[in-house]
Amino acid sequence: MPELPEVHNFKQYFDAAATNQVIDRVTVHDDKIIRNMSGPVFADVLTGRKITGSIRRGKYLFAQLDNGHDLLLHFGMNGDLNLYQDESDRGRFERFALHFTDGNTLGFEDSRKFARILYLEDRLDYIEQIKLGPDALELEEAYFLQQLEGRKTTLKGILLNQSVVAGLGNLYVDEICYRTRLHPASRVNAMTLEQKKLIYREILAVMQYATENAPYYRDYPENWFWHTWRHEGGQDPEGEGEVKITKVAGRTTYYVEGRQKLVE
DNA sequence: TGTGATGTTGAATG
DNA sequence: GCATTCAACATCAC
Repeated sequence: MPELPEVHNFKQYFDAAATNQVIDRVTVHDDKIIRNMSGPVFADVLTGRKITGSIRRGKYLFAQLDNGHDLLLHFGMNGDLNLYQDESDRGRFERFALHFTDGNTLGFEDSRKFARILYLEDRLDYIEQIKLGPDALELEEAYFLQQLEGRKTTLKGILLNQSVVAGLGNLYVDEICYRTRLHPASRVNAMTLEQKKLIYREILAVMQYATENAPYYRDYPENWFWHTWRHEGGQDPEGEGEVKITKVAGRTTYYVEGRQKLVE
């Protein structure tokens, strides 16, 4: 589920639920998603810590702790947060939970276990290590154009690459391609400078709009891809062609034949 | 019942 | 060493 706008939404939820809360106790039901320590050690290092805030970069959410370390939450395909008081509100797929001293509990749910949870002593070291690119909302044109130099991969492939720009996922990339009128399988090295600049502008426009207006896919405006062309048998809202489903960069891809030009 | 899924990674390949 | 591709991860929903 979560791409940049959805993780932005998780951040709002997390900040309201956890800022200035002190962790009294940690429950770990399944430590498979905790990638750099065992469940008991994870519980131990978090117990007694106060959460001071959070930082989002792309799809990564870093929860800041009062000892200068961070708890990294990456939601994978379908991670979710759930704040509750009553144990009966615990989600079926909760993998671990932070119990705060005020009696509230913040559960991290993840049915498919694709989430990645890490306890980090140095956030910047980690970002460097995984080569995480700049957040899409803070992307600069000159940097973006420079990243595209010498690349031979597809347009979709480059936009999904989190080292180039952080935060775009499968659905929003299709929307960006739709709006640029470029076929997602277009080759980066074959595109004109004007086309690259157009892509840059649409990245920002789509991310800004989605972040400000639509926390969940289902809440998108009626003329957005989610309600129209990005569906089996969907219609191009602008009536320029036929919706096709294919695979690009290994991912299911929707585009409108006749509207989106293949540049190669 | 089989198939595909909104993400990332590490191995394999070029 | 870098760019790129692809299978694997684990489980659920349709």
